[in-house]
Amino acid sequence: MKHTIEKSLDVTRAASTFAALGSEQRLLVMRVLVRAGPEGLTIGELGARTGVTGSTLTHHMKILAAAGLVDQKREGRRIICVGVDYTRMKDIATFLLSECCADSSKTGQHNEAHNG
Amino acid sequence: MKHTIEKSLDVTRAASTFAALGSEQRLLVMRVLVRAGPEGLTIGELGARTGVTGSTLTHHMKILAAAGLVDQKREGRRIICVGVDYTRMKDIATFLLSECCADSSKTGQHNEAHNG
DNA sequence: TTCATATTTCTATATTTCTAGAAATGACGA
DNA sequence: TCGTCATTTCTAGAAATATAGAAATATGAA
Repeated sequence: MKHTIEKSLDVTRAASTFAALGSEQRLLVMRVLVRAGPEGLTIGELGARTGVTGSTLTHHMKILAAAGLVDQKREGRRIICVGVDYTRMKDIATFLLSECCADSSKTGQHNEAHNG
Repeated sequence: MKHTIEKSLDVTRAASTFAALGSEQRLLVMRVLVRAGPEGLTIGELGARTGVTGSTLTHHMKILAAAGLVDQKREGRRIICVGVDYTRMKDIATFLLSECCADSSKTGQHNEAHNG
């Protein structure tokens, strides 16, 4: 039996993903995009719905995209922002629960992994 | 049927929780604390295991505690840091999956909810 | 080519965060 | 009280982040 933990996210990657989500504006963007569904939204629409200016939105989108949380594709002269890779969200949620959570629901035991 | 979403975390609170986790040092602290179990660790031990100095650790612990991710209790002249409120972790994981995730595991479809 | 639209890059500023050394505080023991 | 240990507060500098206006770029239309 081996650790099934590190396969999804290492600490560094997880931290930067959390950091990507750790902004109210970006979290708002995520929600709007997810609700918009797979058709996505243009930057313009996204700006209109969130009240964030284009250049700032570009900035945030880069961070979210780097974390693998959104995708962008060009369609004519506009950019379609597509919310979220479902598996990425599951990864990060799983990381939380398995890495950083004393999940007492399974065995009532902590895993005694030694670090350092 | 109403939204069952906002009951656990609002966007502001979720964002600051993610921000709290969005630091490699703090995520490391979380892991060490969780592994240490309910007995917790002193600041000194935590520093020894993570290589983070006391004053920096105090700083990080404040952020984690404000996010409800750790607890601290005094025991004699030392402070015991206890990792994680399990329900808080579940909350944030749930927030991720239900608020920010087009959960396609149920229907194979994204939710088409329109907002605004 | 020229114009209009959509987005990004450039630039700048304000703010926050990270980090830790030094000094201060709190708690215990003699 | 005095000394010691554990932690926090103070302080500060470096780095990162947030934010957006202006200019530049890319696309499409005429």
